[in-house]
Parts: sequence; C-alpha cells; structure tokens
Amino acid sequence: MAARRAKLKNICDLGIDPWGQRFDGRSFIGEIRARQYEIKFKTSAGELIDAPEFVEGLDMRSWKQERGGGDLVGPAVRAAGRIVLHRDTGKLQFIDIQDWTGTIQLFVGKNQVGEENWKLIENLDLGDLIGVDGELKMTMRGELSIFAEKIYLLTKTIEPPPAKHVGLVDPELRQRLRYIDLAYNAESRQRFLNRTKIVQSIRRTLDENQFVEIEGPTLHSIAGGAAARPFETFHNALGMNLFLRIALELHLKRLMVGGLERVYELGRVYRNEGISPRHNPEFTMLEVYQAFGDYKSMMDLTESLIANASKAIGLGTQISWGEQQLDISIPFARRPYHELLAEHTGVDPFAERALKDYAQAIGLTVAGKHIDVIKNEIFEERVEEKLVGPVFVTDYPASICPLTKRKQDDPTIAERFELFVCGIELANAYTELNDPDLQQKLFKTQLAGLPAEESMAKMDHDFVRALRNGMPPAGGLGVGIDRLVMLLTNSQSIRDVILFPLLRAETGNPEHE
RNA sequence: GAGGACGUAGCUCAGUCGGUAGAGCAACGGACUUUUAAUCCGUAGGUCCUGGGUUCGAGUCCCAGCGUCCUCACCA
Repeated sequence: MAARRAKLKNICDLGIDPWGQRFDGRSFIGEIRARQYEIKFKTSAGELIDAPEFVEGLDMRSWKQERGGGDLVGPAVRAAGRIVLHRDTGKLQFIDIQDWTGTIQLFVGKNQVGEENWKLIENLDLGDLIGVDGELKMTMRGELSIFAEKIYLLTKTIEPPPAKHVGLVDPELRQRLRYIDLAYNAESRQRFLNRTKIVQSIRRTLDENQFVEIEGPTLHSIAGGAAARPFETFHNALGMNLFLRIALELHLKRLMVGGLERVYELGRVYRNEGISPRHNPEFTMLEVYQAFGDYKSMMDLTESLIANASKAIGLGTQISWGEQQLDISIPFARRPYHELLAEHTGVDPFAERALKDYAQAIGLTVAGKHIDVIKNEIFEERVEEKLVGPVFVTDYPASICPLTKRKQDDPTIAERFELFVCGIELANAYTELNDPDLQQKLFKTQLAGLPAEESMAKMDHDFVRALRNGMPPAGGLGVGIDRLVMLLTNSQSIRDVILFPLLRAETGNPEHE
C-alpha cells in the first residue's frame, strides 16, 4: 500500500486529480466489442475489405502479408473501467479494463500516447479506474483492442485487489467486503444483476395483471401475520414499544377492505430467528392479494411469476440446482397434504393413535400437543425434504391455519397451498379468511403445544374491525423472494443472493493499514 | 442455542515428529513496442486470529475467547 501511496503523490505532482471527474461520452465495453465488425482492412492499394473474425491462433501479420500489406482501420471509441490485468513489455503496455458489461484490452504504447500521458500510465495499478480514447482494432494476434491515444485517470485505488483470476474465495471476506467480491468476481456480479431482473420480472407480471404495488408500515405495534419472533424497538416521542414487521399480510388485507382489489407489496421483513443457509434475519417477501379469487387463482399466478422470472434471466423450463435437475414447466404438480403424508410415512393421517406412535418413533415429543401440531411436525420432518417438485401441497389441516378460509364442505380443512421445490418452501397461499367473528375466535385460540411467541394467533382488534367492514373473498400469496432467487441462480446459500447479509460486527479496525 | 471444521504475507494456499516462516500471484528495481495468467533477472514483504498454559524451545500440543463455514434446532 505504501507503493500506491507514493504513486498517488506522483500523480498529484503531475497536476492530475487522482479521484477523477465526470467522463462524458463513453460507451459500455459490451457495446464497443459489438462494433468489431466495423473494423476494416485498408490494402496498400487503398481498397477497404473486411477484417478477419477472431479465431484462436490468428496471426494478423501473415494475414496482412497474404493481402499484400496494409493497415487496419477501426472506429474511434471511448471506454472506462477498472484495470484487472496488466502486461508490461517496456514502452508498450497491455491493460485489460473491465466495466459491468465486459472486459477489453487496451494497447498502450509510449510513442502513441506521448511522454506526458506515459508518466501517468507508469503510476497506474491493478484496480485503478481509468478512461481511454482510442481506435478499436486488432493486435497482431487478432485480439480485439482499443489502441489508446489517451489514458485518463478516473480514480486511484489505495488497497491492492485480490488474486487475479481467483478473486476473493474466503466466504467471510466475500460477504463482508461485498464491494470487492462484486468488483472482481464476475459470477457474483452476474448473480446479483439476475436478482434484479427476477424482481423486475415479478413486478412486471403483477403489473400486467392489474395488481398495484403499495408500501405498508414496517414498524408494527402488533407483529402479526406469521409465526415468528419479532425484533423489538422503541419510539421515543410516543413512548411506544414497536416491532419490526414479520409479515406483510394484515395491512394488505386492510387495503382490500379499502377497495384496492388487487394489491401487493414486495419488501423486507424481519424475523428474530436463527441464521442458516436458508435464513437471514431480514429477507424479502412478496405478498399478493386478489379480491374475488381463491388459493387456486394464486396457483396460476405463482406459476406465471416463476415461469416469467426464469425467462427473464434466460432460463428455460429445465434448470439445475446443485445436484438436482428440475423441470419447472407449468402446470406444477398439485398434491393434497394428507395424501403426501400417508405416502411418505405409511401412516393413516386421520388415525390419532398411529400418528402419535409414529411421531414418537421418529423422536418427536407428543405430550400436550394438539394432534394437528403433531401431524404437521411429522410432515415437516419426513415429507418436506422429499418434495423435489415443484409441487403445490394443498388442503392443510384448518387448525394450524388461523388466517385461512375453511373448505365449504369440510371445516377441518383449510384452503391453502405451499409450494415446495428441492425441499424448500418457496410460496404459501390461502383463500383468505374474511369472517370477522371466526377470525376473532381463531386469534384467541392458542393451540396446545405452541408457545405464544411462535403462534400466529396474535389478537389484532383493528384487523378484526377491518374485517367487520367487509373484506371481499380473496386469494392471497406469499413468496420468499430470496429463495426464489436461490433456485433460479443455482445458489446453495441465501447469503449468496443477499448483497449484505447480517454478520457480526468486525472486531479489528478497518482503518488500520 | 448444541456439535464439528477452519483462521499462516495484500490474495490463494503449503508448513512433516515440537527445532531459523514457505510458494504462486500481487508489490518494488531492472530488460523488452504486438502481450494473452506475458517472459527473464533481482529485491522486499509476517501480531502464524487473540490471550493464557505445557516445554530448553510452540504456526504445530493443551485451555479459554473472537470470527467464519457446515450440520442440527427455530423459521420462510
């Protein structure tokens, strides 16, 4: 770093601003590379012919000789990027620069740029951001290059980059120093750009179906809508305890009472739970509500959201995730909860004694637990991991779904589905419960065996009042966006798709050089 | 929260039985106007995560702590 500090001073002594200025009129490197067909060869007879396509082992010198000599002429271009590779052959340097569309080689000769500019070039380092004016041509080996006429320093770097080609490998540093990971690991940069494309695609699909996006409160006085422990905070002026939201559900449903018939929110929720390859304390959730729909309308919507998102990043219906090969063509399979339970455990899902025996046999405790809680623990323990899918699991036991409408002909079954892919729950949807009296009753019903903090049954009087004012029958959907991105970008850890996952505070002093 | 693995140069990693701290890349000096991870010659670079302990002697063995990863638990 001392060497870079010395070069920084040299640059200042040359009267050059090491931190750069606005740099107008540059093109992205990807666009510049696409202009290679504009390169022509001017024969000694003055005739213009097409330059050769680049192939491995191309020897421009003999190619030129075969045509009786002459010179390449190419378009004038301006590029900007980070120096990622550097080959110094004395009075001639080859510098590879990279922007977010690609990399290109600069051909930089002392005679071509002049003494003055060369003094700057001698003080450049890997990692520095530079601009270039030059002619797009090919070298003797046929490598597409910008033949520099002038190099501009756009920003000096003080810290050295990670090993070239290898990039940052240490997963801690990749997360903690995400800027370096993004700058030097192209596949990481691409993954996060794909995340953006997926999110854009989701919004587009919803917008095309007349859904409107809203912004609900993230500070809640009652952390409802899901079963999770909340983060707590405090508002000083109001002297009020508050929770960071754990779900989007209850405010979106209030909006449906207000006549926003198709509404969604795509935003951050916070759960004060453990961290794992599938869990980050803050994560991105999509919730969608459609008046006069039901959980089956949400299945169709879920399918088009995923199909379009896959298309948006250039994937088809066959994708791989780790070792798994998946067919995500629609429609996805639809299987009832009880059927899957019976299939994977061999237990009659309605035989209480057999369920309890089975639960105990696989090491679950059953004492004091509601039979549906036991049943669901068996399902989570033995069935979910087998659902490679994608598969919609439908018709859950009503008692574990306090926000869901019951089936008309069977009040013990809730109109709900969860979508599983590779054993991971990607989405969860209901036909929304809109009966205020039943909702109030369910908020009061604490299922045996579930601690209060893990229950969805948190009384929210204002929400019940909203229902008394008429919420239309509706379908509602929740999608774990980070997990969807994991699936579509073949990422095994949620931290690979969250730019800045939660880490412990750094103990050392980052200011120390 | 429990268990396991890991932590050595800016980065990626070796380090044998406990006996002077190593390599590649990056950096610095030199040669080179068509290189492709350029090449060649030379130089410099260390809180071996931290703190204790055992030992004549610890990167190495023991204990504690910190951090990351993995598995499990909770959750989506």
